[in-house]
Amino acid sequence: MARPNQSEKRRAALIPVLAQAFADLGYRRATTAALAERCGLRENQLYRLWPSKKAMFLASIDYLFEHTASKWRELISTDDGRTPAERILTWEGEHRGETGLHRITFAGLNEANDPQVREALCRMFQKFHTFIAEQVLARRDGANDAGQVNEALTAWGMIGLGMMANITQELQLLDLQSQGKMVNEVGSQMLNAKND
Amino acid sequence: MARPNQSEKRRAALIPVLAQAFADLGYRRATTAALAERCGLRENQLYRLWPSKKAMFLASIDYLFEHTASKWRELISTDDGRTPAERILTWEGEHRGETGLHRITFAGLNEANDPQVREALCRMFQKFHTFIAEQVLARRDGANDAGQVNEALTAWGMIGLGMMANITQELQLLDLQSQGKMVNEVGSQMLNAKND
DNA sequence: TTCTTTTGTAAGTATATACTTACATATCGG
DNA sequence: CCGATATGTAAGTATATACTTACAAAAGAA
Repeated sequence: MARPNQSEKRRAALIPVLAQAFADLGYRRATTAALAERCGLRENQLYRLWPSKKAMFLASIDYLFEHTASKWRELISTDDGRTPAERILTWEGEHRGETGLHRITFAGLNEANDPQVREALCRMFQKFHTFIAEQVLARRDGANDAGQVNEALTAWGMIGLGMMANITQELQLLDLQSQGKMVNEVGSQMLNAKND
Repeated sequence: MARPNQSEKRRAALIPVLAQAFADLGYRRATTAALAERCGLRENQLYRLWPSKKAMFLASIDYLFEHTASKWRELISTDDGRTPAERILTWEGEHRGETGLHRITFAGLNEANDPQVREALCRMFQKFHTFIAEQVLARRDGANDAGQVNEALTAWGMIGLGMMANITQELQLLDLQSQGKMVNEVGSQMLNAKND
């Protein structure tokens, strides 16, 4: 045996770069040449780490969730008197779309004909949903919840709100202030309000 | 002069076919060969009607709005005792994503680096927003609206909800019944509820 | 008919791009 | 040091694909 295999470490170090590339360029425009250049490597070096471009993309989808969830966990663990759900909401209203990483979702939805991409996306959305539904439930805990929309549906609504914020950011449909207001006000409404 | 030019009519007849192709395949996988075949034409015949593939796509984006808006107008003009906003909500909850045309939005967002695509998408979202904000306002008219989220922000929230329904449909994240429930319950909440 | 313009058919082109191959060099364990 | 594996460099390949060109057939107006 000689020279230990560093592939695992290199993959971990490169995934953020790949993810950003897919986010910036979309799946198709992110050519293997472009990916390699951003990584400071040659194409065949990338192919020694992942078997195909698609594999790089699937890894990027997973990374998107990890990246976001780790930020959220950080927000949850701090305490400023508000509930975690409220802190996440405010933070998302202000920082949503900053990295542009969310574009990976668009790229994925566009390639959803592919079963593996589809599956990776499903996993990602499900994980986001589980995460958010927990926060919704925690936020409402103890409060009178008679007549409220159940937390699972509410969580999907929250994700939709986030997607919309991504799009308004992407297309510059709203200024940052209005965008923050939208996420906060509509989001709070979903969290708190009762149906009639 | 001889043989009158039918281009305009042919374009009108073919746009639905093109739009469906872009929706089914995404922008990149919708090759000019595939587009031509679906239209029952040769590639160069398509190029006699539109100057480029991009032009065909831009036309498809416009078509998506027209197609949806015309359905909504139909729903508005009927009367079953409920408000137009409620009718649209129910209909969308039940039929959302049926045609798959919404995928054009995903395809567009993925090509949003291109200024013309970006502009077409902006126009489309703005038009949807204007349309929906009107309905929200009409629905609330006369009702006590103290403390309500303003209709512009609410309208963005509704679009986000619609996008989410598109995605749950696309990825089969929810069964049809839950999807309908989500659109209806969360949507009604946005329409009616008051903030605290 | 005849002239003109549209429509149909077939083939071609130039380029981009996912993935490969061949080989030189560096680095670790023994 | 030596042998083996990982890493770096360079070039190549097969294919797909947006768009073009050349020409034949059809159809309306005069």
